[in-house]
Amino acid sequence: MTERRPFQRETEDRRRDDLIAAALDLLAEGGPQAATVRAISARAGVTAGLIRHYFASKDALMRAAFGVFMQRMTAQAAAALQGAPNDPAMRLARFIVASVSAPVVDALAVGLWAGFLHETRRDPEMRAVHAASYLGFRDQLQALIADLPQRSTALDARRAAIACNSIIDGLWMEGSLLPEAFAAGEVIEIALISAGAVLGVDLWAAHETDRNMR
Amino acid sequence: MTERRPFQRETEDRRRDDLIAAALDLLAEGGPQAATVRAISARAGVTAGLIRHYFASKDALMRAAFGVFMQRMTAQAAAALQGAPNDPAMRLARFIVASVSAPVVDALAVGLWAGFLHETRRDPEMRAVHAASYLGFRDQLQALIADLPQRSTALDARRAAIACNSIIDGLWMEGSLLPEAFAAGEVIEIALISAGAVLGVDLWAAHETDRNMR
DNA sequence: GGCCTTATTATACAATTGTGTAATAAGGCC
DNA sequence: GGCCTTATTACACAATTGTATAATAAGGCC
Repeated sequence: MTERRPFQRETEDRRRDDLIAAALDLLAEGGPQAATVRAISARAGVTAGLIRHYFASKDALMRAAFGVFMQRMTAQAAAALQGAPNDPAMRLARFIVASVSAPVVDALAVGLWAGFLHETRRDPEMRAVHAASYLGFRDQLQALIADLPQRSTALDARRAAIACNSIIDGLWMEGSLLPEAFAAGEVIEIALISAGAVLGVDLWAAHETDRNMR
Repeated sequence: MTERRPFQRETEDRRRDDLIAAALDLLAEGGPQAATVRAISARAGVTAGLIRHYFASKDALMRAAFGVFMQRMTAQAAAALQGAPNDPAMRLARFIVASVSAPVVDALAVGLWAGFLHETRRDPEMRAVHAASYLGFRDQLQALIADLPQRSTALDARRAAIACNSIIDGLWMEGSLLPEAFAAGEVIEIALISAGAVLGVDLWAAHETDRNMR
């Protein structure tokens, strides 16, 4: 009488990835309320029980998803330095550009970030992952700034890094929340000019030179 | 046999305010999951049913709470301009200082903001309130910048406002998330020096002068 | 001091949540 | 092609959610 739903067996990695992707999608779109086990499994094309077959609990799934999210957020900026020229200003410009470009900045990113915020505060493991990638990002930024041969002395390296990080974070927030309010490339331009002004270095020129060299 | 819990009658305003305050507290601390009708009413010292006596629904309560939150966030910056000197740089400095000071910036503010984000996206009424106060803030900022007699021409007024707003937003985020990472007044100093560098105006000096005049 | 309005509590209810367990069929292996 | 592992579905369950309704007592008014 009850005809069972047909299915295909998939590899463990594939199913985990699908479930994590579905969880991230739903959390980004509708917040924690929307990321229920049933919604996640439906989005992933499976039934609810399967989540507990691949993850010890829903929280474990969310932890895994958070790790993927954090990695996605920082990977782009780190990758931008690979194969970059030696000129410190160009390196910094590349780092900043990567930090305010897609997919770091898009309409769903800030939703995801907000959705994870409170879970991050609750769960010690997630808090550790978050702190590590956040401070890692700021340290990279500070190192790039310290390498600049001549920069404004209005702010020491630490405060300069905080200021640049704020510009990046603020533009990330605005660009993600109101993507339609910015023309193509405008966020990049504002980021480079602003950070350049704070540091007393023409990052926009460095960016242009770098781009023409490629 | 069942002895009813004793209670005192309160004014309508008092109860509404208490319920809104409880809702904001819980949302800030634990996100949407924590702000249940039972938790809110318990925090406010009443029973769950009373919420629906003062608000048409839980959503209506959250809408009211969001209005209070938005007002609290913008009121401080607006109030900073009342009785301010005429010098445009001093006025802008006051505005920025107020925007990165408590209670706008504190550990709970960003939690509240994150907690409201998705509800803001769902509810058209909340979205309207949010857009109005956000754009109102940026317009005020842009007007203050446009009043500056001589400023850097690297960015037009609109982009300069976006850049300054990003600095404020970014510092708000970092200062709220990691309040222990900053010394007293440090956020203010970074904000003024950074925004000043972007605009080519010494906002820090204006701030100091203004402070000594008072 | 008794009455009357209504603020407040108490209780019930259907819907939804995460989780636990049993049934089943998909597909690799021989 | 049949068997066997186990990935997958199906179902059940207690807890929690927002909401609806009825019972009750607080306290102002005469």
